[in-house]
Amino acid sequence: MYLPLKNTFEKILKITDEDWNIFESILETKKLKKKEYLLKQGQICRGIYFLSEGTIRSFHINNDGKEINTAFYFQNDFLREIESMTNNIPSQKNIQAIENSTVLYIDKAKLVTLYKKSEFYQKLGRMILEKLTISEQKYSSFLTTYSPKERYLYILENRPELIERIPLQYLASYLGISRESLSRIRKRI
Amino acid sequence: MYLPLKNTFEKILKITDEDWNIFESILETKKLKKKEYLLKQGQICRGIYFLSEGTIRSFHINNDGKEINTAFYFQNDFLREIESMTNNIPSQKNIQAIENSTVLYIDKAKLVTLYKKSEFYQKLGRMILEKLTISEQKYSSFLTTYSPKERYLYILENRPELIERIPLQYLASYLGISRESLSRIRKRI
DNA sequence: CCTTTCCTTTGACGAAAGTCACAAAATCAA
DNA sequence: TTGATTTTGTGACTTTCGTCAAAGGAAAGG
Repeated sequence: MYLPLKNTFEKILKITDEDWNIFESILETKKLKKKEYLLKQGQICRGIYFLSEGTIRSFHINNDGKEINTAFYFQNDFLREIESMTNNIPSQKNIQAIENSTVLYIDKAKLVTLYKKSEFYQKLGRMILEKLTISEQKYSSFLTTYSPKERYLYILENRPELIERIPLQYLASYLGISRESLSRIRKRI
Repeated sequence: MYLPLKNTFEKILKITDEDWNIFESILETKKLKKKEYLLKQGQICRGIYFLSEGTIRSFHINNDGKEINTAFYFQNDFLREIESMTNNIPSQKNIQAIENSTVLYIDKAKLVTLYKKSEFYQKLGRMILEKLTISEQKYSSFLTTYSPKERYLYILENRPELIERIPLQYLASYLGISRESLSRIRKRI
């Protein structure tokens, strides 16, 4: 069971059957309907999540009341709601299903136990965080390095699934521009 | 010796004398003159660095040949050159001293030994990465959430040391705008 | 099938950004 | 101190962006 998650782990770090069995035994499943929230602003994130199926977005509201989308998740992605869980503080972000989705999750308390049980998880956790840090750095560099038009072209070239599967009104704020500007950029090219 | 680094560790995770002594014994020191490079684009980052004294910046060159600054480091900061070191690939970034600086560093090979020697380092590494991921997320949200003017005001309010100690031409690209625009924003307010 | 809702596009307009060229100010080094 | 270099500010101009309002299209639900 949960083979996609096991495969995702294997790509990062070889896992023994024993370690996997411990892990699997504490995994829980949650199903989300389209537009349903996994987490709302102000709530404390209770664990780490793996998107088993579907599409999910993460967003917050700016001073003008507009939604700013910060991440889109697809099948086999780890959700990156680190701050709320790690520091046990209310989340600034909303996590919402764009399509009907299924997530696997590990409760925070159980994760702590896991970290104590085997060095494997400590190491895996570190390695996953290395990947997250790298991808977050790439995203911020992307925002400062390219112009709005170049950002769109970059996504078109490198992450076409965003354009195919994410509503453009969501994608716009992820690119750091308005909905209307994105529409005009698309028209120009 | 190296007390600031020990204090920085202590703030994250309690460290035993034994663990600290092991760590201290493999620490190395490097002094940089103003404008000297710690790492140049194309080189592979050989370890993790802690800025003991001075000011350092990280930047890369965009398609137009312009410098894009991605990070500024002050006393007691960890340098975030994760990708090159972790994946053993040439760095996209240049790391350069803005002022005469002193860095402490741990060679990558020795770090691996350290990870094996004590669970402490594995855990510390993970916790440092958690902090890095969170701060990178905040930076990219900052870029997409605020307008150029708001970004400048935010920095003025929350990170005044950047404005006091970093040349504005460097700060501009960090804020995702041109040097001239930053100058005009400053004039307007 | 039709209606409603949601998403995307467009027009008009003003504000702000980028660019190039150059001037002024500050800093550095001889 | 003084000349050279670096950094910051301005002017003129073009391009693009954001905003508000409204119109088309597409998708969803009864």
